[in-house]
Amino acid sequence: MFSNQLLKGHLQTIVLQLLTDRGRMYGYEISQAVKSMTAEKIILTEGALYPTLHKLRAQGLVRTEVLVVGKRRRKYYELTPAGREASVSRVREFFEFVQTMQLLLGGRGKSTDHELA
Amino acid sequence: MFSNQLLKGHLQTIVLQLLTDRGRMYGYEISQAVKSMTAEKIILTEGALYPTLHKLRAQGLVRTEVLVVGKRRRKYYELTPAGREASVSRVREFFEFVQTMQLLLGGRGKSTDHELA
DNA sequence: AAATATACCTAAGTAATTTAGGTATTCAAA
DNA sequence: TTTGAATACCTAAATTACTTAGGTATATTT
Repeated sequence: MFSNQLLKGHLQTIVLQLLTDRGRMYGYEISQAVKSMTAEKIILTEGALYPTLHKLRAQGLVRTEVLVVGKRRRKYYELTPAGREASVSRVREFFEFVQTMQLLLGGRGKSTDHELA
Repeated sequence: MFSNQLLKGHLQTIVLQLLTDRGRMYGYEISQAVKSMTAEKIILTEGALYPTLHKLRAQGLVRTEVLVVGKRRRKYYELTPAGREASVSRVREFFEFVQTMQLLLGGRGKSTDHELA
């Protein structure tokens, strides 16, 4: 549904926050979690998700561990200390961005209330 | 500040809403309005703004009129009926997107309250 | 047995930017 | 008075983050 242009630039933020919440996840698990948490309104395509995970790793924000369950190979991702910091700042930045957008779009309402109350 | 990746896909939405509010504006005026309304947190670069305006026109969402003030040429943009509809749906879509993101990012708070209360 | 789900991956194409130019007029400052 | 900044428009190449469209392989369901 929103898997189009709206998501641009927010994919890393989503992954970082999910890993903050759940500790350790593998790629497929992340895609399923996002799908179910958003009632399928956000779908992370594999072509977007895997390159994003690889990039987070290249940036030193996550580290990986491959586990073999049965004969299936799962690549688990976990935040590094730098990743934990990045997660906080990315999420904060998202909400700041939304608040700023509300100045333009006339967001009547109490704002997103992030880090404010 | 946010002029980077966060803005992706939201530029048309911003322009449409501004024209909804103010009726008729020219390009430079739009860029200045966005800058001052957001305390310079959102800067629309000219390389992004002008192609966006041309695209909105190609899509039939705005129409243009060139006025000459002194010897300066200003190209005014105004919403078409289709543009007025698009403006409403784009803004609504933005806030729906934000609400969906809050499901993932743990947006504590009362949501953006858009079209809800 | 075949289809679906799980689980990973890459590469070509696309779209919306940024960056970096270009032209021309008006106004303020040195 | 001329230089710089602001006003006002524009385009093109490069960048970036996606989508689309493949590929491999195992496990489960029909």
